[in-house]
Amino acid sequence: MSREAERPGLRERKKQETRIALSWAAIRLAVERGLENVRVEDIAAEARVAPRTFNNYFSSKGEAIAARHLDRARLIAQELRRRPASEPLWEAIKTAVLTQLAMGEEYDARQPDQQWQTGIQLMVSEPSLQGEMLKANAIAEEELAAAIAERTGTDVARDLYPRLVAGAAGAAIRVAMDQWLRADPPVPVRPLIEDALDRLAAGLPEP
Amino acid sequence: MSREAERPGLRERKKQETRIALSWAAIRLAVERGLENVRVEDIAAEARVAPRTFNNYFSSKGEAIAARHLDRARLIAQELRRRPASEPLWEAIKTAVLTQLAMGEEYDARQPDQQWQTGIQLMVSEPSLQGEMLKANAIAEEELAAAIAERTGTDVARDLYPRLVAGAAGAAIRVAMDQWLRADPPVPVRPLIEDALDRLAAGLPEP
DNA sequence: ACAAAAAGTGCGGCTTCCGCAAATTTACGG
DNA sequence: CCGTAAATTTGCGGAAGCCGCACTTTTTGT
Repeated sequence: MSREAERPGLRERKKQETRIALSWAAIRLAVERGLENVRVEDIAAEARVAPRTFNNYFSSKGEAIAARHLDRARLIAQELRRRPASEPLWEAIKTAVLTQLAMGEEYDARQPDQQWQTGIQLMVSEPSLQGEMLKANAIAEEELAAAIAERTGTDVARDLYPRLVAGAAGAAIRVAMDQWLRADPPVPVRPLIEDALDRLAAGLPEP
Repeated sequence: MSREAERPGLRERKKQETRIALSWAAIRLAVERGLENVRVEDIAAEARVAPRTFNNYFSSKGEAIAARHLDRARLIAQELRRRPASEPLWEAIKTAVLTQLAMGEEYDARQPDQQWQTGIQLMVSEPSLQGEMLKANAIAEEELAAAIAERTGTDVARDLYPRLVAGAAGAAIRVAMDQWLRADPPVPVRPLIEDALDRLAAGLPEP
Protein backbone atom coordinates (compact mmCIF):
# COMPACT_ATOMS: atom_id res chain seq x y z
CA MET A 1 0.00 0.00 0.00
CA SER A 2 0.90 3.67 -0.04
CA ARG A 3 -0.59 7.10 -0.16
CA GLU A 4 -3.63 7.58 -2.32
CA ALA A 5 -2.91 10.93 -3.86
CA GLU A 6 -1.67 9.60 -7.19
CA ARG A 7 -2.57 12.10 -9.87
CA PRO A 8 -3.86 10.58 -13.06
CA GLY A 9 -2.94 6.95 -12.45
CA LEU A 10 -2.90 4.79 -15.51
CA ARG A 11 -5.53 2.75 -13.82
CA GLU A 12 -7.93 5.60 -13.35
CA ARG A 13 -7.45 6.55 -16.95
CA LYS A 14 -8.53 3.20 -18.28
CA LYS A 15 -11.51 3.29 -16.04
CA GLN A 16 -12.64 6.58 -17.43
CA GLU A 17 -12.08 5.37 -20.94
CA THR A 18 -14.29 2.38 -20.34
CA ARG A 19 -16.89 4.55 -18.74
CA ILE A 20 -16.99 6.89 -21.69
CA ALA A 21 -16.89 4.05 -24.18
CA LEU A 22 -19.90 2.45 -22.52
CA SER A 23 -21.74 5.72 -22.42
CA TRP A 24 -21.16 6.52 -26.07
CA ALA A 25 -21.98 2.99 -27.07
CA ALA A 26 -25.29 3.28 -25.27
CA ILE A 27 -26.07 6.56 -26.98
CA ARG A 28 -25.03 5.31 -30.38
CA LEU A 29 -27.13 2.23 -30.22
CA ALA A 30 -30.11 3.97 -28.70
CA VAL A 31 -30.08 6.62 -31.39
CA GLU A 32 -29.63 4.00 -34.04
CA ARG A 33 -32.30 1.50 -33.16
CA GLY A 34 -34.30 3.03 -30.36
CA LEU A 35 -33.76 2.58 -26.65
CA GLU A 36 -36.12 -0.36 -26.36
CA ASN A 37 -34.17 -2.39 -28.85
CA VAL A 38 -30.86 -2.07 -27.08
CA ARG A 39 -29.85 -4.59 -24.48
CA VAL A 40 -27.15 -4.14 -21.91
CA GLU A 41 -25.48 -7.05 -23.61
CA ASP A 42 -25.22 -5.06 -26.83
CA ILE A 43 -23.77 -2.03 -25.16
CA ALA A 44 -21.17 -4.12 -23.39
CA ALA A 45 -20.24 -5.78 -26.65
CA GLU A 46 -19.85 -2.44 -28.37
CA ALA A 47 -17.50 -1.30 -25.63
CA ARG A 48 -15.57 -4.60 -25.59
CA VAL A 49 -16.32 -5.52 -22.03
CA ALA A 50 -18.32 -8.27 -20.39
CA PRO A 51 -22.01 -7.66 -19.80
CA ARG A 52 -21.53 -7.86 -16.10
CA THR A 53 -19.00 -5.05 -16.24
CA PHE A 54 -21.58 -2.65 -17.52
CA ASN A 55 -23.31 -2.70 -14.18
CA ASN A 56 -20.09 -1.98 -12.42
CA TYR A 57 -20.22 1.42 -14.05
CA PHE A 58 -23.89 2.17 -14.44
CA SER A 59 -26.94 0.86 -12.70
CA SER A 60 -29.16 1.29 -15.72
CA LYS A 61 -29.14 1.95 -19.42
CA GLY A 62 -30.53 5.37 -18.80
CA GLU A 63 -27.76 6.31 -16.45
CA ALA A 64 -25.20 5.33 -19.03
CA ILE A 65 -26.78 7.55 -21.61
CA ALA A 66 -27.15 10.49 -19.27
CA ALA A 67 -23.55 10.18 -18.13
CA ARG A 68 -22.34 12.24 -21.03
CA HIS A 69 -24.77 14.97 -20.21
CA LEU A 70 -23.74 14.87 -16.59
CA ASP A 71 -20.07 15.23 -17.40
CA ARG A 72 -20.80 18.25 -19.52
CA ALA A 73 -22.99 19.88 -16.94
CA ARG A 74 -20.35 19.41 -14.28
CA LEU A 75 -17.96 21.49 -16.28
CA ILE A 76 -20.00 24.59 -15.64
CA ALA A 77 -19.12 24.55 -11.97
CA GLN A 78 -15.51 23.84 -12.87
CA GLU A 79 -15.51 26.77 -15.20
CA LEU A 80 -17.08 29.07 -12.66
CA ARG A 81 -14.27 28.40 -10.24
CA ARG A 82 -11.84 29.58 -12.86
CA ARG A 83 -13.46 32.96 -13.35
CA PRO A 84 -11.67 35.87 -11.68
CA ALA A 85 -13.14 36.79 -8.33
CA SER A 86 -13.50 40.38 -9.44
CA GLU A 87 -16.12 39.49 -12.00
CA PRO A 88 -19.72 40.03 -10.86
CA LEU A 89 -21.41 36.75 -10.02
CA TRP A 90 -24.01 36.72 -12.76
CA GLU A 91 -21.47 37.71 -15.32
CA ALA A 92 -19.22 34.90 -14.18
CA ILE A 93 -22.02 32.36 -14.35
CA LYS A 94 -23.02 33.44 -17.80
CA THR A 95 -19.46 33.25 -19.04
CA ALA A 96 -18.96 29.87 -17.41
CA VAL A 97 -21.99 28.45 -19.15
CA LEU A 98 -21.09 29.84 -22.53
CA THR A 99 -17.49 28.74 -22.17
CA GLN A 100 -18.53 25.22 -21.38
CA LEU A 101 -20.77 25.26 -24.39
CA ALA A 102 -17.92 26.34 -26.61
CA MET A 103 -15.62 23.72 -25.16
CA GLY A 104 -18.14 21.06 -25.90
CA GLU A 105 -18.45 22.19 -29.46
CA GLU A 106 -14.73 22.23 -29.98
CA TYR A 107 -14.03 19.06 -28.17
CA ASP A 108 -16.04 16.80 -30.36
CA ALA A 109 -15.85 18.99 -33.39
CA ARG A 110 -15.68 16.39 -36.09
CA GLN A 111 -18.88 14.43 -35.78
CA PRO A 112 -19.72 13.46 -32.21
CA ASP A 113 -21.34 16.84 -31.83
CA GLN A 114 -24.03 15.79 -34.22
CA GLN A 115 -24.41 12.69 -32.13
CA TRP A 116 -24.52 14.83 -29.07
CA GLN A 117 -27.46 16.86 -30.19
CA THR A 118 -29.25 13.72 -31.29
CA GLY A 119 -28.44 12.21 -27.94
CA ILE A 120 -30.01 15.13 -26.13
CA GLN A 121 -33.10 14.94 -28.24
CA LEU A 122 -33.32 11.28 -27.39
CA MET A 123 -33.11 12.08 -23.72
CA VAL A 124 -35.84 14.66 -23.77
CA SER A 125 -38.18 12.51 -25.80
CA GLU A 126 -37.81 9.14 -24.11
CA PRO A 127 -39.73 9.31 -20.84
CA SER A 128 -37.48 6.83 -19.15
CA LEU A 129 -34.50 9.05 -19.89
CA GLN A 130 -36.03 12.28 -18.75
CA GLY A 131 -35.63 11.15 -15.19
CA GLU A 132 -31.96 10.46 -15.67
CA MET A 133 -31.53 13.82 -17.28
CA LEU A 134 -33.12 15.54 -14.33
CA LYS A 135 -30.99 13.58 -11.93
CA ALA A 136 -27.87 14.64 -13.77
CA ASN A 137 -28.99 18.25 -13.68
CA ALA A 138 -29.56 18.01 -9.96
CA ILE A 139 -26.08 16.68 -9.36
CA ALA A 140 -24.55 19.38 -11.50
CA GLU A 141 -26.58 21.96 -9.64
CA GLU A 142 -25.15 20.80 -6.35
CA GLU A 143 -21.65 21.33 -7.60
CA LEU A 144 -22.61 24.66 -9.00
CA ALA A 145 -24.03 25.64 -5.63
CA ALA A 146 -20.77 24.68 -3.98
CA ALA A 147 -18.81 26.80 -6.41
CA ILE A 148 -21.14 29.74 -5.89
CA ALA A 149 -20.89 29.41 -2.14
CA GLU A 150 -17.13 29.42 -2.36
CA ARG A 151 -17.12 32.49 -4.54
CA THR A 152 -19.60 34.50 -2.52
CA GLY A 153 -18.39 33.46 0.89
CA THR A 154 -21.65 31.84 1.80
CA ASP A 155 -22.33 28.42 3.27
CA VAL A 156 -24.11 25.75 1.27
CA ALA A 157 -25.38 24.11 4.42
CA ARG A 158 -26.71 27.18 6.19
CA ASP A 159 -27.51 29.78 3.57
CA LEU A 160 -30.34 29.57 1.12
CA TYR A 161 -28.49 31.76 -1.31
CA PRO A 162 -26.03 29.52 -3.14
CA ARG A 163 -28.48 26.75 -3.81
CA LEU A 164 -31.09 29.24 -4.79
CA VAL A 165 -28.84 30.81 -7.40
CA ALA A 166 -27.68 27.43 -8.63
CA GLY A 167 -31.23 26.17 -8.88
CA ALA A 168 -32.47 29.23 -10.70
CA ALA A 169 -29.51 29.24 -13.07
CA GLY A 170 -30.01 25.55 -13.72
CA ALA A 171 -33.65 26.16 -14.51
CA ALA A 172 -32.77 28.98 -16.86
CA ILE A 173 -30.27 26.84 -18.72
CA ARG A 174 -32.74 23.98 -18.92
CA VAL A 175 -35.46 26.18 -20.31
CA ALA A 176 -33.16 27.83 -22.82
CA MET A 177 -31.88 24.49 -24.04
CA ASP A 178 -35.38 23.18 -24.29
CA GLN A 179 -36.44 26.15 -26.34
CA TRP A 180 -33.41 25.68 -28.53
CA LEU A 181 -34.17 22.05 -29.16
CA ARG A 182 -37.75 22.65 -30.17
CA ALA A 183 -37.15 25.74 -32.29
CA ASP A 184 -38.46 24.82 -35.67
CA PRO A 185 -36.39 27.15 -37.75
CA PRO A 186 -33.18 26.45 -35.80
CA VAL A 187 -31.83 29.33 -33.78
CA PRO A 188 -28.46 29.79 -32.05
CA VAL A 189 -28.28 28.69 -28.40
CA ARG A 190 -26.11 31.37 -26.94
CA PRO A 191 -28.54 34.27 -27.24
CA LEU A 192 -31.22 32.14 -25.64
CA ILE A 193 -29.07 31.31 -22.66
CA GLU A 194 -27.89 34.87 -22.26
CA ASP A 195 -31.42 36.10 -22.44
CA ALA A 196 -32.63 33.62 -19.85
CA LEU A 197 -29.85 34.39 -17.40
CA ASP A 198 -30.18 38.13 -17.87
CA ARG A 199 -33.85 38.02 -17.12
CA LEU A 200 -33.16 36.02 -14.02
CA ALA A 201 -30.68 38.58 -12.78
CA ALA A 202 -33.26 41.26 -13.50
CA GLY A 203 -35.86 39.63 -11.28
CA LEU A 204 -37.91 38.11 -14.09
CA PRO A 205 -40.02 41.20 -14.85
CA GLU A 206 -43.19 40.64 -16.80
CA PRO A 207 -42.55 41.22 -20.48
CA MET B 1 -72.55 4.79 -25.72
CA SER B 2 -73.08 8.45 -24.88
CA ARG B 3 -71.22 11.67 -24.29
CA GLU B 4 -68.04 11.49 -22.28
CA ALA B 5 -68.34 14.60 -20.16
CA GLU B 6 -69.63 12.85 -17.05
CA ARG B 7 -68.43 14.75 -14.04
CA PRO B 8 -67.15 12.55 -11.30
CA GLY B 9 -68.39 9.18 -12.57
CA LEU B 10 -68.58 6.49 -9.96
CA ARG B 11 -66.11 4.59 -11.99
CA GLU B 12 -63.53 7.32 -12.09
CA ARG B 13 -63.93 7.75 -8.39
CA LYS B 14 -63.05 4.17 -7.59
CA LYS B 15 -60.07 4.44 -9.84
CA GLN B 16 -58.74 7.41 -7.96
CA GLU B 17 -59.36 5.70 -4.67
CA THR B 18 -57.35 2.73 -5.78
CA ARG B 19 -54.61 4.96 -7.05
CA ILE B 20 -54.37 6.79 -3.78
CA ALA B 21 -54.63 3.60 -1.77
CA LEU B 22 -51.75 2.10 -3.69
CA SER B 23 -49.70 5.21 -3.28
CA TRP B 24 -50.24 5.44 0.45
CA ALA B 25 -49.62 1.75 0.85
CA ALA B 26 -46.32 2.11 -0.92
CA ILE B 27 -45.32 5.01 1.30
CA ARG B 28 -46.44 3.30 4.49
CA LEU B 29 -44.53 0.15 3.78
CA ALA B 30 -41.45 1.93 2.52
CA VAL B 31 -41.28 4.10 5.61
CA GLU B 32 -41.91 1.11 7.81
CA ARG B 33 -39.43 -1.39 6.50
CA GLY B 34 -37.30 0.43 3.96
CA LEU B 35 -37.88 0.62 0.26
CA GLU B 36 -35.72 -2.39 -0.55
CA ASN B 37 -37.80 -4.63 1.61
CA VAL B 38 -41.07 -3.82 -0.03
CA ARG B 39 -42.22 -5.79 -3.02
CA VAL B 40 -44.89 -4.76 -5.46
CA GLU B 41 -46.76 -7.78 -4.24
CA ASP B 42 -46.88 -6.37 -0.73
CA ILE B 43 -48.15 -3.01 -1.86
CA ALA B 44 -50.89 -4.61 -3.89
CA ALA B 45 -51.90 -6.73 -0.94
CA GLU B 46 -52.07 -3.69 1.31
CA ALA B 47 -54.36 -1.98 -1.19
CA ARG B 48 -56.47 -5.09 -1.68
CA VAL B 49 -55.81 -5.51 -5.37
CA ALA B 50 -53.99 -8.08 -7.46
CA PRO B 51 -50.27 -7.59 -8.00
CA ARG B 52 -50.80 -7.14 -11.69
CA THR B 53 -53.13 -4.24 -11.04
CA PHE B 54 -50.39 -2.24 -9.44
CA ASN B 55 -48.70 -1.86 -12.78
CA ASN B 56 -51.89 -0.68 -14.34
CA TYR B 57 -51.51 2.41 -12.20
CA PHE B 58 -47.80 2.87 -11.75
CA SER B 59 -44.85 1.68 -13.72
CA SER B 60 -42.60 1.44 -10.71
CA LYS B 61 -42.55 1.49 -6.94
CA GLY B 62 -40.92 4.87 -7.04
CA GLU B 63 -43.63 6.37 -9.15
CA ALA B 64 -46.26 5.15 -6.73
CA ILE B 65 -44.52 6.79 -3.84
CA ALA B 66 -43.93 10.05 -5.67
CA ALA B 67 -47.54 10.20 -6.82
CA ARG B 68 -48.63 11.86 -3.60
CA HIS B 69 -45.99 14.48 -3.99
CA LEU B 70 -47.00 15.05 -7.58
CA ASP B 71 -50.63 15.56 -6.70
CA ARG B 72 -49.68 18.14 -4.15
CA ALA B 73 -47.37 19.98 -6.45
CA ARG B 74 -50.02 20.14 -9.15
CA LEU B 75 -52.26 22.07 -6.82
CA ILE B 76 -49.99 25.06 -6.98
CA ALA B 77 -50.84 25.67 -10.61
CA GLN B 78 -54.50 25.11 -9.80
CA GLU B 79 -54.29 27.63 -7.03
CA LEU B 80 -52.53 30.16 -9.20
CA ARG B 81 -55.37 30.11 -11.68
CA ARG B 82 -57.72 31.05 -8.88
CA ARG B 83 -55.84 34.17 -7.89
CA PRO B 84 -57.38 37.44 -9.07
CA ALA B 85 -55.86 38.75 -12.26
CA SER B 86 -55.22 42.08 -10.63
CA GLU B 87 -52.69 40.62 -8.25
CA PRO B 88 -49.05 41.05 -9.31
CA LEU B 89 -47.61 37.82 -10.65
CA TRP B 90 -45.05 37.16 -7.98
CA GLU B 91 -47.52 37.94 -5.27
CA ALA B 92 -49.96 35.51 -6.82
CA ILE B 93 -47.36 32.79 -7.06
CA LYS B 94 -46.31 33.22 -3.49
CA THR B 95 -49.87 33.13 -2.29
CA ALA B 96 -50.64 30.09 -4.39
CA VAL B 97 -47.73 28.18 -2.92
CA LEU B 98 -48.56 29.11 0.63
CA THR B 99 -52.22 28.34 0.15
CA GLN B 100 -51.45 24.91 -1.20
CA LEU B 101 -49.21 24.34 1.76
CA ALA B 102 -51.97 25.27 4.15
CA MET B 103 -54.47 23.07 2.36
CA GLY B 104 -52.15 20.13 2.64
CA GLU B 105 -51.72 20.69 6.33
CA GLU B 106 -55.43 20.85 6.93
CA TYR B 107 -56.34 18.02 4.67
CA ASP B 108 -54.46 15.30 6.47
CA ALA B 109 -54.42 17.04 9.77
CA ARG B 110 -54.79 14.07 12.08
CA GLN B 111 -51.83 11.82 11.36
CA PRO B 112 -51.07 11.40 7.69
CA ASP B 113 -49.16 14.65 7.85
CA GLN B 114 -46.62 13.13 10.11
CA GLN B 115 -46.44 10.29 7.66
CA TRP B 116 -46.21 12.77 4.85
CA GLN B 117 -43.15 14.45 6.20
CA THR B 118 -41.53 11.12 6.85
CA GLY B 119 -42.41 10.13 3.32
CA ILE B 120 -40.71 13.19 1.91
CA GLN B 121 -37.62 12.55 3.94
CA LEU B 122 -37.59 9.04 2.59
CA MET B 123 -37.77 10.35 -0.92
CA VAL B 124 -34.94 12.77 -0.56
CA SER B 125 -32.70 10.18 1.00
CA GLU B 126 -33.35 7.17 -1.21
CA PRO B 127 -31.46 7.75 -4.44
CA SER B 128 -33.87 5.74 -6.51
CA LEU B 129 -36.71 7.97 -5.36
CA GLN B 130 -34.95 11.26 -5.98
CA GLY B 131 -35.41 10.72 -9.66
CA GLU B 132 -39.14 10.27 -9.25
CA MET B 133 -39.30 13.36 -7.14
CA LEU B 134 -37.57 15.36 -9.81
CA LYS B 135 -39.84 13.99 -12.47
CA ALA B 136 -42.87 14.96 -10.45
CA ASN B 137 -41.49 18.44 -9.99
CA ALA B 138 -40.92 18.74 -13.70
CA ILE B 139 -44.49 17.79 -14.47
CA ALA B 140 -45.81 20.23 -11.92
CA GLU B 141 -43.59 22.92 -13.37
CA GLU B 142 -45.08 22.40 -16.79
CA GLU B 143 -48.54 22.98 -15.44
CA LEU B 144 -47.33 25.98 -13.54
CA ALA B 145 -45.83 27.36 -16.73
CA ALA B 146 -49.14 26.92 -18.49
CA ALA B 147 -50.94 28.78 -15.74
CA ILE B 148 -48.40 31.58 -15.82
CA ALA B 149 -48.66 31.87 -19.58
CA GLU B 150 -52.39 32.13 -19.32
CA ARG B 151 -52.19 34.80 -16.70
CA THR B 152 -49.55 36.91 -18.40
CA GLY B 153 -50.84 36.50 -21.91
CA THR B 154 -47.67 34.80 -23.10
CA ASP B 155 -47.27 31.62 -25.08
CA VAL B 156 -45.71 28.54 -23.55
CA ALA B 157 -44.55 27.31 -26.91
CA ARG B 158 -42.97 30.49 -28.20
CA ASP B 159 -41.99 32.59 -25.22
CA LEU B 160 -39.20 31.80 -22.85
CA TYR B 161 -40.89 33.71 -20.08
CA PRO B 162 -43.52 31.41 -18.61
CA ARG B 163 -41.30 28.39 -18.40
CA LEU B 164 -38.50 30.50 -17.06
CA VAL B 165 -40.63 31.80 -14.24
CA ALA B 166 -42.06 28.36 -13.53
CA GLY B 167 -38.61 26.81 -13.50
CA ALA B 168 -37.17 29.46 -11.23
CA ALA B 169 -40.12 29.33 -8.88
CA GLY B 170 -39.91 25.56 -8.81
CA ALA B 171 -36.25 25.75 -7.96
CA ALA B 172 -36.93 28.22 -5.18
CA ILE B 173 -39.59 26.02 -3.67
CA ARG B 174 -37.37 22.99 -3.93
CA VAL B 175 -34.48 24.73 -2.23
CA ALA B 176 -36.66 26.13 0.51
CA MET B 177 -38.23 22.75 1.19
CA ASP B 178 -34.83 21.14 1.21
CA GLN B 179 -33.55 23.65 3.70
CA TRP B 180 -36.62 23.07 5.80
CA LEU B 181 -36.15 19.33 5.84
CA ARG B 182 -32.55 19.50 6.94
CA ALA B 183 -32.92 22.27 9.47
CA ASP B 184 -31.67 20.76 12.67
CA PRO B 185 -33.58 22.89 15.11
CA PRO B 186 -36.82 22.74 13.12
CA VAL B 187 -37.93 26.00 11.57
CA PRO B 188 -41.25 27.00 9.98
CA VAL B 189 -41.50 26.50 6.21
CA ARG B 190 -43.45 29.53 5.19
CA PRO B 191 -40.80 32.14 5.91
CA LEU B 192 -38.27 30.09 4.00
CA ILE B 193 -40.46 29.91 0.93
CA GLU B 194 -41.36 33.58 1.10
CA ASP B 195 -37.74 34.47 1.45
CA ALA B 196 -36.72 32.35 -1.52
CA LEU B 197 -39.41 33.71 -3.80
CA ASP B 198 -38.80 37.28 -2.75
CA ARG B 199 -35.13 37.00 -3.54
CA LEU B 200 -35.97 35.57 -6.91
CA ALA B 201 -38.23 38.47 -7.72
CA ALA B 202 -35.46 40.81 -6.61
CA GLY B 203 -32.97 39.35 -9.06
CA LEU B 204 -31.06 37.27 -6.54
CA PRO B 205 -28.72 39.99 -5.32
CA GLU B 206 -25.61 38.90 -3.50
CA PRO B 207 -26.24 38.96 0.23
C1' DA C 1 9.70 -9.33 -9.71
C1' DC C 2 6.32 -10.00 -5.95
C1' DA C 3 2.46 -9.38 -3.03
C1' DA C 4 -1.58 -6.53 -2.35
C1' DA C 5 -5.36 -4.03 -4.25
C1' DA C 6 -8.47 -3.06 -7.76
C1' DA C 7 -11.03 -3.99 -11.72
C1' DG C 8 -13.20 -7.37 -14.92
C1' DT C 9 -15.83 -11.61 -15.47
C1' DG C 10 -19.18 -15.52 -14.89
C1' DC C 11 -22.88 -17.45 -12.54
C1' DG C 12 -27.22 -17.62 -10.38
C1' DG C 13 -31.25 -15.75 -8.79
C1' DC C 14 -34.72 -12.62 -7.56
C1' DT C 15 -37.69 -8.72 -9.22
C1' DT C 16 -39.65 -5.87 -12.01
C1' DC C 17 -42.36 -4.73 -15.87
C1' DC C 18 -45.26 -5.67 -19.68
C1' DG C 19 -48.31 -8.03 -23.39
C1' DC C 20 -52.12 -10.83 -23.90
C1' DA C 21 -56.58 -12.91 -23.04
C1' DA C 22 -60.14 -14.25 -19.82
C1' DA C 23 -63.09 -12.82 -16.04
C1' DT C 24 -65.39 -9.27 -13.61
C1' DT C 25 -67.46 -4.90 -12.95
C1' DT C 26 -69.71 -0.54 -14.46
C1' DA C 27 -72.40 2.40 -17.63
C1' DC C 28 -76.22 3.33 -20.45
C1' DG C 29 -80.30 2.72 -23.35
C1' DG C 30 -84.55 0.63 -23.67
C1' DC D 1 -85.03 -3.88 -14.38
C1' DC D 2 -82.31 -6.14 -18.07
C1' DG D 3 -78.98 -6.73 -21.60
C1' DT D 4 -75.16 -5.28 -24.12
C1' DA D 5 -70.94 -2.63 -24.70
C1' DA D 6 -66.96 -0.69 -22.60
C1' DA D 7 -63.67 -0.42 -19.12
C1' DT D 8 -61.06 -2.47 -15.36
C1' DT D 9 -59.04 -6.17 -12.95
C1' DT D 10 -56.70 -10.33 -12.85
C1' DG D 11 -53.71 -14.39 -14.01
C1' DC D 12 -50.09 -16.21 -16.70
C1' DG D 13 -45.78 -16.22 -18.81
C1' DG D 14 -41.58 -14.42 -20.21
C1' DA D 15 -37.88 -11.10 -21.30
C1' DA D 16 -34.65 -8.13 -19.13
C1' DG D 17 -32.64 -5.75 -15.64
C1' DC D 18 -30.03 -5.56 -11.56
C1' DC D 19 -27.02 -7.28 -8.03
C1' DG D 20 -24.30 -10.26 -4.67
C1' DC D 21 -20.60 -13.41 -4.57
C1' DA D 22 -16.58 -15.75 -5.85
C1' DC D 23 -12.94 -16.24 -9.18
C1' DT D 24 -9.56 -14.44 -12.58
C1' DT D 25 -6.81 -10.92 -14.56
C1' DT D 26 -4.49 -6.62 -14.45
C1' DT D 27 -2.28 -2.66 -12.20
C1' DT D 28 0.33 -0.69 -8.36
C1' DG D 29 4.06 0.09 -5.27
C1' DT D 30 8.14 -1.74 -3.08
